[in-house]
Amino acid sequence: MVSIREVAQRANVSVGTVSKYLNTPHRVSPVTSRRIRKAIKDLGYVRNEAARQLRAGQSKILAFVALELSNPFSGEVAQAVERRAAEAGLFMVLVSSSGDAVRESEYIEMFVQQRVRGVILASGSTRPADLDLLAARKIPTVLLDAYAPSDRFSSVGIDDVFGAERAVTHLIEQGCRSIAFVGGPDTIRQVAERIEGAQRAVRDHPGVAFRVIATEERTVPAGRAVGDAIAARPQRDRPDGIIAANDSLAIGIMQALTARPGIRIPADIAVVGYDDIDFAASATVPLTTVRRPRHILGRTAVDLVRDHAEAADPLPVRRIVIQPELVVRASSLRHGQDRTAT
Amino acid sequence: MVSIREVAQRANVSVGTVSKYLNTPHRVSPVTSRRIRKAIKDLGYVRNEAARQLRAGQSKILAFVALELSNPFSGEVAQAVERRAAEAGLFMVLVSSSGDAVRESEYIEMFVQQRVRGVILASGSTRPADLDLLAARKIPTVLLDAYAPSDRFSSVGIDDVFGAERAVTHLIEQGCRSIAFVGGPDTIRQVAERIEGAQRAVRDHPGVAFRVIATEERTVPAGRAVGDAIAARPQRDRPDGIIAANDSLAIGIMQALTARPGIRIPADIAVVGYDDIDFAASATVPLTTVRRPRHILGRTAVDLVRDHAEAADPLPVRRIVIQPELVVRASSLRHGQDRTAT
DNA sequence: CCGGCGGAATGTATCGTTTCACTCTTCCGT
DNA sequence: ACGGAAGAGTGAAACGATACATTCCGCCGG
Repeated sequence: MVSIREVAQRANVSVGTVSKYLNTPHRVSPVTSRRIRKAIKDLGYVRNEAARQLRAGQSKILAFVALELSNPFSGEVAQAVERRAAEAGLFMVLVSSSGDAVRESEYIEMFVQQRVRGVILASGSTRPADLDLLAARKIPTVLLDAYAPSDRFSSVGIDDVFGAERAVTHLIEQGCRSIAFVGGPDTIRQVAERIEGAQRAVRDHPGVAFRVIATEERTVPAGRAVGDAIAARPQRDRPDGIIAANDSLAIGIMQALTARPGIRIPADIAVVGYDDIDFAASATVPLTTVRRPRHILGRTAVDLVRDHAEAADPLPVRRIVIQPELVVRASSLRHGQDRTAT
Repeated sequence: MVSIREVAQRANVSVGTVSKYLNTPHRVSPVTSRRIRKAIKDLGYVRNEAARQLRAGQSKILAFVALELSNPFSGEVAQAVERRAAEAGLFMVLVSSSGDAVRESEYIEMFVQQRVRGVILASGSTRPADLDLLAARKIPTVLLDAYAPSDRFSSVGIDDVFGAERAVTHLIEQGCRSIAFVGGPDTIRQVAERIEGAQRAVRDHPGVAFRVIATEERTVPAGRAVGDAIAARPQRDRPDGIIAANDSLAIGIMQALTARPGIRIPADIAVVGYDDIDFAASATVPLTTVRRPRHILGRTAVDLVRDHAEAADPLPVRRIVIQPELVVRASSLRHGQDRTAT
């Protein structure tokens, strides 16, 4: 493996000069530069990042811990994070915990070992011990979208309690009297907050029943399973309004329900999703959903990390909350009024 | 920052012993182990991966270059890669090129600098210079799903020419006489192969017209735009069979088309997608599509990288090709026969 | 009582960069 | 002509962990 030493030798300069050329080229004379450039090319030299990092004490990696890659929403947030990170000369490293707290711990341990520049947590169920570790090592960390307010870490999130409350209020206004929330596990903050919002809306309207149908995953197939289970019940036992923890679930539920001849959406059961992924508008029945601005979320998180990383003294914790927007489509619209967007 | 030296000091042993404890604990006496463990805990010591790597010469990172994170298919392949990598004690680092070759070059340069254990390329448009670099440095590299056969790198892929040919043949059998392929850019191998397959099917059936409708992206909104454009044409100018480069596009197209009163799917226009993502079955009209086994793809790629990385001598290049499967659903089914799955 | 054995611990060179204090030129203004 | 500044290059000291040759020590068999 060819090192800077050999480059120096071949270019007839000292190691220090090659390093200077690599880092501050304008401080090296043109003649020497040319020689060094040639030597690098001839030898096929590539800088060893480990050594550089060892010296520098920190890396150029920005770690992003996502909940699930299969959900397009996560994917788009990740894409936004990556773009913004690249603009800042950082490299995003993406991992997904898939709800496995042990794996997530391992990843975080690894990030600490790598001395990453910052961490964005979007998994919603990080262990307290891991948070302690990040705080103790003073690694700039931002909670994205899925965390309870913290006085240790800055965060950017969506007011999901409000979003779910708004969505369920809408269902009730459409005439639903028996609401079901589908999703889980409620150890995931995103899920817990949405349940809470739904409950609030129900509490404000006496005479409306509410239940939670728990799932392990939040995918289309999981939604299908729930839909089938609901369809299998006697009619009086079915909810007439469903709010799902995300769009994937909602789409699966709708698919299973519409496959049954006796059930119409929204006439018999109205459905509301969460996220407004691209597929929501093109589902079996166009899906009413709570839109969350994914790009803003990602960009803001990166900016927060950078602010903390670049500050000389510890910055005060910042908390950014974005209000979501209800997008009404056919899956919940019984009377035809009140349309907000398509 | 606390280093191994301070741990040694506090535990009253030499640095060598601490290192031994860290790497081969069973070779350290229980008493000493206990002292070291305590010192590590008291000081909050975390191993510095950069230093370890500098010494070891290689990292535990497996790099995965994806095309686009917003597509659920990519997300699920990535998830499979991550799982398999974790089983092998490796950490997946995921980046997406978003079709930007310059960015991709930067990423690959970074991976080489990091001395990653291996690289999986799934972007479909890697520059030859980057491939040369990977080959020159002997970094175990596997081409995933989107590359022409190479005699330098092992690959695992799907026979997309066959898949597209099969899909278009199916459209023709359903009575389509004017086929359009929607997708692009054809610099992406995946796209180019599917166009080729479609053309083959058409060539075998005289009297069938074929055209390519190019797009920049392969997303739902891009599909909607194409759908609107097609709907805006006079009827005789519209294709009666569409094959899209992936499901996202197809779903967008269908959404735009079904919004027009004069167009029915599949009666007026039959549509076939590619990938069989979860959303395909729950689209406006359930989508006929070419299923690609995403988990096998991801797992196999990791295994190939490992084989190459662990081999003492350079391993011969291996090429694994998986046949895709046509899944027929309502979006293309005009006569009711020939259903394969739901 | 001694030689030898083996497990445990030690000390140090090494990996490839960057940084920084330093030397050596050159050139400018007075 | 001289002092001084600026520019270019040097060389060695880190950074933190690991590998390896070496030392230490207790014990056993002869």
